[in-house]
Amino acid sequence: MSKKQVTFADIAEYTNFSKTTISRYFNHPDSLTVENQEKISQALDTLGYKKNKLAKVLANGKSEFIGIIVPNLYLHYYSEMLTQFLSSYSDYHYKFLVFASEHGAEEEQQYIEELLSYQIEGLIVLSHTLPSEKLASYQIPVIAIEREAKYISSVNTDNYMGALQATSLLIRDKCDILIHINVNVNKSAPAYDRIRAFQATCEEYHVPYDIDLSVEGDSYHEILNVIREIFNKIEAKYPNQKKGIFLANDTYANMFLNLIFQKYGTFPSTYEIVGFDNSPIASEAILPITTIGQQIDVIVKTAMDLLVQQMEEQKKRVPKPLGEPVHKQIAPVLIRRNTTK
Amino acid sequence: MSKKQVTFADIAEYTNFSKTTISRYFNHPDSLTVENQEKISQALDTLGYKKNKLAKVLANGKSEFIGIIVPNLYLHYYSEMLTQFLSSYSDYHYKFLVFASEHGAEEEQQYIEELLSYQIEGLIVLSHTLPSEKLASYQIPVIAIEREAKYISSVNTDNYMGALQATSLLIRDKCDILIHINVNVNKSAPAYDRIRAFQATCEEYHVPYDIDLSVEGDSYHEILNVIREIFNKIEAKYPNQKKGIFLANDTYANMFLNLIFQKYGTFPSTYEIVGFDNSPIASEAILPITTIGQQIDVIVKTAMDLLVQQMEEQKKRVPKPLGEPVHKQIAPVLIRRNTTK
DNA sequence: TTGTACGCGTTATCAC
DNA sequence: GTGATAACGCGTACAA
Repeated sequence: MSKKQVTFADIAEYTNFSKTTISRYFNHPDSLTVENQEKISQALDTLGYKKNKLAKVLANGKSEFIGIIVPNLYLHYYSEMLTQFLSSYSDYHYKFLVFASEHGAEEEQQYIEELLSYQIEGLIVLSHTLPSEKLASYQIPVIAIEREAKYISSVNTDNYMGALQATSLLIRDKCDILIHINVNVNKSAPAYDRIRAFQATCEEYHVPYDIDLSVEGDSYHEILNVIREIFNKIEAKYPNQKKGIFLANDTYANMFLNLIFQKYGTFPSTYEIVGFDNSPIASEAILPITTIGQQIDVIVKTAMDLLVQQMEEQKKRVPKPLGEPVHKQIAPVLIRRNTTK
Repeated sequence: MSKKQVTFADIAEYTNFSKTTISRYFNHPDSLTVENQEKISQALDTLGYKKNKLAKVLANGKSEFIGIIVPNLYLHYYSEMLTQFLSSYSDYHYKFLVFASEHGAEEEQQYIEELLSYQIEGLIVLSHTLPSEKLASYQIPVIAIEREAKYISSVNTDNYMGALQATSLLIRDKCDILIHINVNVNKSAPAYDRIRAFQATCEEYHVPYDIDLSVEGDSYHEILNVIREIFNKIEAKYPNQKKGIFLANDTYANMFLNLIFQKYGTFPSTYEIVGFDNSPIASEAILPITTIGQQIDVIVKTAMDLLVQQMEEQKKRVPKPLGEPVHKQIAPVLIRRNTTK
């Protein structure tokens, strides 16, 4: 900042070309003679030119910015998503402006305005505070991930298929009673399909089942206490039966597994456990946990392809007005480890 | 993008003011009559004005961007750092441009150039591929976190104090033999102090000790295998002594704990374990693990204060030339849980 | 209190 | 193949 930046004007003066030619050197180098390219290249070095992308954006309107709003990065699921998006840079060359928002709708709206003021070309939303109708009103390509998305495009894990795989496995392994443990999922959330699939599959195969949606709490310990209660209830209610437990995520599954292990000092054959997400804890647990793995890399690639396509459309002279939302589902994969079979 | 943006010119025309007055409305509202403020405010609404921060930056040079380079977000330590930085937005109003870089120096340099081209005012570096001398050469405020930082300012956990606390605890608890397990840390890395402190404390109190720096591997399973070997070695070498194990991080500590638990079905009184980081796994383990908690929130606040101060200096008409690097250390806290006492 | 004129660094249009 | 010139949207002397 101390000395002024070196600009095209400086290069132009130094090389006796015009600013236009310098610009062309960067954007249409073929239209210069190789000789002159070399001249300019030299000048750039000796003058120590550093490009200013902001000026470029102001001039041509293409910011190459994508806004992304996550609830937090504390949960591995979100941080893994963000990692994948960030590393998509090498393929797509879009930069990400990231906001973490957990404090309600006003905050999130404010963040979106801020993002828009930086001329973002698209938006990726993993948070769930703003209804999709509101998001759609911003008139900019938006991709929702694993959230309500009636009015905007979305990419989700095929939650139904995931829960179906988990449930089928437990049935194949001849569990006497199947139990699904979850929070009280909102019916509009994609994850609600896990409950639907569990129930439908159990009924289809005429297997006794239980669904416990009583999990809640803001801290690890609060949740652990709830899981403990559920565990005790199950122990009391189904003492001698083989219990197949399908939990909403690997964190819950790990808690449940720990409770079992602490009581028995081992993993008894009267239990099978399946988690969801394939987060690190599933591998790090006292016994590696069988889980349904979300293909986050595929989800991210799909989201980026979709978003890029919509953003390209918006750059045309006569952009179509953001047609019907597109909804994609990504198949999860069953990862069999040591808490089943 | 379809219709052109509403600009100050449009507002000016509509309100019969000049562009300057509109600008002042935003930047020095006091210099307008309340009456005229109201007029402009109305116009903004009816015309649907949306601000363009990029244009503002181009005009006044203050981008309010901070670049941040992390190795990855897969490790909880980094994602927690990023979360804290992102949430510092509400206090400092700097936006973060994030790159994840694990593929060597060229990539990282390229990212820095990109960041520079967006006129970032400061840079935060958590990766360790580029030497601090190189980073210093960019002539922009840089804060290093938990990495080599000879030529740039830095904020680190007081690793020495952390390891001292861990070691002292194990000594107080009357362990017969103390063992530190770690990777072969580079001597220039701040984390090397953990090894130094462990050794110094053991010697000061004349307690027998062992240091095993053989941990390595790129995947969970590779590392686990190394830890297993170490575990077996320790079991054979110190069968009846009380062993105090201090591990480089909670992931290793959890592995070690699992191996113990799998062998004994419980946590025998011949072991004590202390980890480092206070990452989630320390709470989620089969037995909550005693650990040294890094105060990431304090680290981040310290880093931001330092960076902001340096950035403010750079904005002055005659900025000082980025004086001597400042190095801050943040005290960690001992978190006693169930693997000690 | 308000306005004029120009600068920020780059791209786009049209000419030659 | 190259060059004027006018945008892009906003800030800021300087003047009134």
